[in-house]
Amino acid sequence: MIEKHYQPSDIESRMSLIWEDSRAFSAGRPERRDARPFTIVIPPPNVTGSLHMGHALNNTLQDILCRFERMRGRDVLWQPGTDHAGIATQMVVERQLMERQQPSRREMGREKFLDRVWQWKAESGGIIINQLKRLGASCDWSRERFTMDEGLSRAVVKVFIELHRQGLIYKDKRLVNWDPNLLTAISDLEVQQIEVKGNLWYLRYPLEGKTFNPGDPSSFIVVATTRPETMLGDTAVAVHPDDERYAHLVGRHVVLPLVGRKIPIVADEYSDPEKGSGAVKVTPAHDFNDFEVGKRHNLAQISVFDKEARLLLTGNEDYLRGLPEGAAELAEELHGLDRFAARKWIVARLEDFGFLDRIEPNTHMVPHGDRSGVVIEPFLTDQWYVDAKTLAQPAIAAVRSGATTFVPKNWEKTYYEWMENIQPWCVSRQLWWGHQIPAWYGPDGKVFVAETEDEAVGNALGYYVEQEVITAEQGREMALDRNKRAGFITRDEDVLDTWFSSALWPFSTLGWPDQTPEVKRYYPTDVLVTGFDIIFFWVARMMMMGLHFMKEAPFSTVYIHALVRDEKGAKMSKSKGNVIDPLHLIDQYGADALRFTLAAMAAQGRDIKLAASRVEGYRNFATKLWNACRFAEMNNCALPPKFDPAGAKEVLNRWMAHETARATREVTEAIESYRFNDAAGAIYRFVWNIYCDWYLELAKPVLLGEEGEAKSETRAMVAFARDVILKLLHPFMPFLTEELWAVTAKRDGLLTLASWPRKAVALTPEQVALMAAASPNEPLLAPILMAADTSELSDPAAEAEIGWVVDLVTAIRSVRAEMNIPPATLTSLVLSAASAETQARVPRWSDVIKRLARLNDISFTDRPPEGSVQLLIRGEVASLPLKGVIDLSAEKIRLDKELAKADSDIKRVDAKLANEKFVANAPEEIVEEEKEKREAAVARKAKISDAIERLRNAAS
RNA sequence: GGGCACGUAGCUCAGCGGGAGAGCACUACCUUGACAUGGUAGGGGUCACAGGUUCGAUCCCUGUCGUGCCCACCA
Repeated sequence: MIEKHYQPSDIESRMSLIWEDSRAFSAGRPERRDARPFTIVIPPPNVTGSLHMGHALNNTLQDILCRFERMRGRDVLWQPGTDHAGIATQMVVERQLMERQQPSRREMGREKFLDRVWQWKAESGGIIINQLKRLGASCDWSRERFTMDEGLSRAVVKVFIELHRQGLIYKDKRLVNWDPNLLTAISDLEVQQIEVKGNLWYLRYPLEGKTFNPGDPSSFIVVATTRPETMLGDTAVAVHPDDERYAHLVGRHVVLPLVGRKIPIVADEYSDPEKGSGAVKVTPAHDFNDFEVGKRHNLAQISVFDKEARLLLTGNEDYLRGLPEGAAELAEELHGLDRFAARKWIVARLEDFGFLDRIEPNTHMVPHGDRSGVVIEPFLTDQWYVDAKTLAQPAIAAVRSGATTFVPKNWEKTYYEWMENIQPWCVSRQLWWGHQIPAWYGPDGKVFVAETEDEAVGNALGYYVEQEVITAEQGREMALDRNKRAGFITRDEDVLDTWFSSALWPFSTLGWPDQTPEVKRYYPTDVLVTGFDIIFFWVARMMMMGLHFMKEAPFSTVYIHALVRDEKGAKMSKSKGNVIDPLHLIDQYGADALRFTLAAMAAQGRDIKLAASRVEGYRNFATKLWNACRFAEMNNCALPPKFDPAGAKEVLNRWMAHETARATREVTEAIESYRFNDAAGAIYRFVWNIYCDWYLELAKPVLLGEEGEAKSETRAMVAFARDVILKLLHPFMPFLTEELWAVTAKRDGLLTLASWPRKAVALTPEQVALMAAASPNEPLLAPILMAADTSELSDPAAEAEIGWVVDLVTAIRSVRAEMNIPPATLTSLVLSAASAETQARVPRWSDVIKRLARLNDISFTDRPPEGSVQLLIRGEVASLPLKGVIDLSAEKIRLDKELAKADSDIKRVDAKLANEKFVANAPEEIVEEEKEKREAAVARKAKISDAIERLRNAAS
């Protein structure tokens, strides 16, 4: 028995348990051993995070695909898991420590801190998984993985070592994006350029050998800068080689104000004569461009900041080298000053001495850390880099060749743009939470990359014995005795970028580097579903790593969905605090309603601005289906064994079979082509507008009537269509449909494992033969198409008849409303000059028409009775004799309007047909269509004129 | 500076070369035997603007205005 009311929360918790107990979502179910696999890896959410709207959309779409393919018989693996999210998680725990006034990370030390993070992971790691389950995600939960679990960590180490051996990972000292707050390097992608209103400071750098005089421009050169404080680290001034203003100065030197350092004026094309003064200060240690200029001109790199972006001058030999007397005093004074304070101090002092030429307001982009929000400092450090340029080549080729395609396609351009201009990927992070880099350093700093410390020790001892740094005897002793070798080599303290392990996700989760059966069966995966915001972070890197290590692209399709934005259209993010909680909507309306809403709004290439009223509307849709199923149940509608919808005899049932086939085709094709909104729209219309509004209504008289063949066939069709609905809707509303599947009939198994309705493809035997000839290597193709050929369900006669009933009922209702006839007033219907077809139809439908159109009688005459409302239904006149009830003048107005409409239709078509160019150029079928339209309109006009004429006679 | 979207009913959004659609909101009526989380009927749009291509443009092209996003080291 179906409960009277639809209660989403009850159903959802119950169904979750049933699916879990039956292991319905397990990959590799024995009965599907021979089935084609279908694999999706979940974009692993942050292990300590919670479900936001983006997750809800992302996982709803994946789940639709997985449930769809599972019902189509594929062996589905939806691989779940979570990401350790290096910086994010470490920040969360550090914040907790601060809030609880506990010892800081550094005070605790690495080991204790990591214990603490693992503890936090244990506490909160299950939350998001449970939230995904609440959403209905049909992952194979028995296979859940975590990027830092043992197996995945082995994959990370293996990849690092391999890439290092191949020269594709290397250590380099160069400028990195340094976050002075988090005290770590970050990658280019983690830097956000933010527009900041600032200034352009024009500084006078005195020429060597001249006496500086602010009033004498020939005694100095003006440079413009947005960062005056970095002048302490200047090692040159650059001008453009072709800039005649400065040609005579190239090769000469300036004396750096305040500091006293003598630095050259060099010619370099980087300098743009149009910008600033045309001369630019060069600070190789604190600016990416200047770094390159410095390399070209062999300039010193003087780093003047420490890790926290405070001036590091005292004891800074690079800085102090070659400075005149007194410079050390300045260094003492400024040492430790924050970069922004330093800016103020230096500008003020430059002004005092006449070195400040002028200040111009200037708005420019300033790099900020996307996690910490502070200004990024280009900083000279040793870091590990991945040679992304090399790895990118096969990844580009895979998309070019079509081995991997993006949906929608326009994202491929974005992908190419980035991949073709890819920079070395800085993968080391000065954090503790993550995969520690498997590299050890010997006493002279030489690097030993190895899987384990023991292996690194072995390599190091071998090397140093060979180099005669230690004797063979010492080497043997140290190899045998842990204590003796303690501290001989030390491990790199840094960890890897979180995305390094994420990049391996499509194969590391399957057990790689072991050659597991899962790796063989489920790699490469079929589809990756993700948002465009992580194409660079994740998709591109999975492509690179997958192709490099597995020799095959990790997925054949990348479906890029929209972002769910907040009500203002802004991107939702934790830092902005504008996150809408999907769980709140689930509590309120149910997971099914939320899922359906997201699918219905997931049109390709458009962002989703979510309105709660929309969710409510689709909850109502669920209720509607619920009640329709109750109706079927009340009328004892059940599917008899071996029911053949194509063999239905009743017109109504033939029509329904036809509509069911059509809905099946629409939904199937829409999901196949990732048009989730179209699929949702098709099933919505089918359930509400076809099944509920018309089919069940039209079936009522039969269902309430006498037992007999018609009644049993109708009961069967009601049940058949309901079952198709439950199947088609299951990927979108899994809980509701599974519940209804269970309670509406005795079933052999779960809906989620039931078979998808076969797609109705109307093909002629010739077409089938052609297709079979075109793909001889797919022997199954032709039989499938033949079996699925439900063209016999297409039934124009039934469609015409039901269409007539619908039109008639709708027209009567409309005119009754217009004439303000109360529902309780029953009228009679008179059909005039009815065709044989109509006369045959009436007995079949009189009950229905009377019921739906509020009639008490239907009769036939030759001519419409006087004083009646006359309706034109498919070319015939249907009248409601309402003499005395209706207002004749109002009826006249109504008919005049219709006449005018018919007239204007004729005129429009005539204009077209009179246009020779139209007739000559438009496709034949369009012209033909227009002619038919004209004929229909002319006929309609004639009938309406007649009706008006009759009305006039009645009035007189 | 480069790139990608988007401006369609009051709101949120589909559609996209041959007479404008949905959900919600709105108006009127209806406790009819699945459903008031419902039913029936209805109002509401020069499809941002201006050119062009075309027999025909909401749809294709160009430009303008507006909005959003991504990328970029330009002082």
